[in-house]
Amino acid sequence: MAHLGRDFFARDTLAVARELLGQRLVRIWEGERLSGCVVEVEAYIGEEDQACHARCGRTKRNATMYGPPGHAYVYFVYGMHHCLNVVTGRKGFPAAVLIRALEPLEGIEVMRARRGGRADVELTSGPARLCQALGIDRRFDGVDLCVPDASLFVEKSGALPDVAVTTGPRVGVRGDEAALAAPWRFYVQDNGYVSR
DNA sequence: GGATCGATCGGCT
DNA sequence: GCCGATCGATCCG
Repeated sequence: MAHLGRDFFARDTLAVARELLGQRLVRIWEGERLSGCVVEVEAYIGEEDQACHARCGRTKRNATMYGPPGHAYVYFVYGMHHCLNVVTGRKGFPAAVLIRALEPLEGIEVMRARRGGRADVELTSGPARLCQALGIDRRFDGVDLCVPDASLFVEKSGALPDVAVTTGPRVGVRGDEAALAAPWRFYVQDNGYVSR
């Protein structure tokens, strides 16, 4: 299956978020494929979105969100965790989709080792967990996912029907009423790897 | 230069 | 369910 290209990410952020569900996130780690099916995402859209890192404008930390689509935006938080986003929309407008959970598919032994032997259901069922399992840290911030030799990319898989997808408010965010209410979390219904 | 705090996780009650 | 870990970016002075 082919890598998803720039055109996929250079679209409306909510459409990208919805359609990322069911696709395969692949990390090439020391020549081995580590991968999982995307089962949970959240959209963060623009400076008006009070839950978005770009709510106070452009800074050194969030600069990648303002760059071209199809790049990874990886940030460090709580002194120990990394989270992976994919930049969406047009260059210059800050928007991204946070990858919150995967269902592991390939390289599970490596993931178990990286996650300290935790239960399989805890390998990638959270934004920081999946970064640890796949070996993703801030060195990936700004990396292009749409080049042929990328060590991190999204592989096209089958589309999920709407009946398999649930939406709801985003997890763990602060902000105004609109930000707290926006149903910009998308996840695969009844999938055991969805966080929480 | 110093204080604050976060798109989380895991351990403990 | 609650709380501490842990650190760099950001903001204020």
